[in-house]
Amino acid sequence: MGRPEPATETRAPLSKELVLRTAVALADRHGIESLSMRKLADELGAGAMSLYYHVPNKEELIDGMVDIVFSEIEPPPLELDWKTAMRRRAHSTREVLNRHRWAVGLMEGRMKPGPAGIRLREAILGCLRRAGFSIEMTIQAYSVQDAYIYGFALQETDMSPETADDFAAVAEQQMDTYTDVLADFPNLVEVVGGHVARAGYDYATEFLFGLDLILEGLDGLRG
Amino acid sequence: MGRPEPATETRAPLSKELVLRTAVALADRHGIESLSMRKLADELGAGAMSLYYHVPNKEELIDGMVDIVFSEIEPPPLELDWKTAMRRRAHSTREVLNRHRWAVGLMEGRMKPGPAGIRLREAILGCLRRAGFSIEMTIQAYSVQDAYIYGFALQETDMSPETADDFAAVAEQQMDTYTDVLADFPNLVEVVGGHVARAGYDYATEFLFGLDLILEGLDGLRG
DNA sequence: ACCTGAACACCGTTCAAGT
DNA sequence: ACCTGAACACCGTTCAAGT
Repeated sequence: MGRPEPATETRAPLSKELVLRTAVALADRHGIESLSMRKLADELGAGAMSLYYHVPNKEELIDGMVDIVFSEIEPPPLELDWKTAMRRRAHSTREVLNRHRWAVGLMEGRMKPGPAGIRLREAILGCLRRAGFSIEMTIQAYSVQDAYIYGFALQETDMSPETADDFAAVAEQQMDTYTDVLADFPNLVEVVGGHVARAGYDYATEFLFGLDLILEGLDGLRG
Repeated sequence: MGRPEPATETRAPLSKELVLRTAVALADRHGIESLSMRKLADELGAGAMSLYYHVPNKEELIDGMVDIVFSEIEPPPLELDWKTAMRRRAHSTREVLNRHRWAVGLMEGRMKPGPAGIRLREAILGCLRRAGFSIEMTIQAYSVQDAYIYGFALQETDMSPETADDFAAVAEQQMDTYTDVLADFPNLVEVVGGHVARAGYDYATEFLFGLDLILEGLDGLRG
């Protein structure tokens, strides 16, 4: 597992930065359920308890990991019109969340937003206010967009098994389970059988469709 | 904790039903992170290992719990026009998810959908097809709505601390942390300070706003 | 300042066994 | 058919101690 440090070589000294970045990498590779303080320390070539010098506990470790994810999201560029700017940050969010699938359910929930999360929030609110939305409408517009973006990411993450093998296994098993009652679910058969199962199902296009539906709807509500 | 069974009284016999329903109640009360096989068995007055006769493992326990949640969601009523029917099921979903906050992140992800989840899916697809949407548009329309509904529930669950004390603590702490740099976040100050912090912030209204934005947008795209 | 091992109170699950 | 305790391989975290 990992690469065990040769005892002769001195290990890179720990730091909050290094601990967090390694934790993110580990979660990217193996998912967050399998991320333990002990394995993380191991990956760093350190004793399990060394982590606690740099991070108070696992909860705040995850807070820090989430803020790293926030820092990778491109804020709405100032020079673009509001819809294009929002599309850009939406796409960037989706892309980043696909790189860090473990983070999807955790972005909104942290009670302690980090600096990157705060900065992004500020940039988005500013973009909407400058576009002419009232304070009340800015809140609404922000809320719909984020609900959609994070909800879509949740679907996408959850519905795409990690490996092709997983996918085949799941598909086959569902067939087994429901084959005898398929007649009761004509619409499911029509939709799943006819379209979703096609390999070319394109999440990016689907994401854009819903996003533009929302952005166009909002455009009429500016002051 | 709970009510320890008096040794004289014979305990209700276990069953998959009872195990699942007790697990849901426990998760409702204490969150899903604190739900362990051992505590669940304890609550049932049984030994920890008794559960494994009724449920193969924790993963499938949770699958079963999620399907109970699905079973509580009202499907789109057949006799209503499509938008009203969809609004009904959307509200029902939000309400059920507020009763079972632990479930929000788990509804879409389970690789083994249960019967209730399947039935609900079928009903929604049927409603959209009857409304005149093409197969392709049905998929899109379904996807936008669910992304929004589950994304909104995610925000709402995550942003509402369990207790008023939690809320106060978080608010105060955020103030402490960012007071010195508040000048850098004028839009955040304006929006949070001016509106969101007001006690009367109404999630139901906000939910409806975004939902109708989407439904109206979709209405123009029927065949 | 930075790192550590032993110990504690937990987990999920296997297994061989009891009624 | 239904339930069980002991045991195994894990967890996060406290504490007192090492350099």
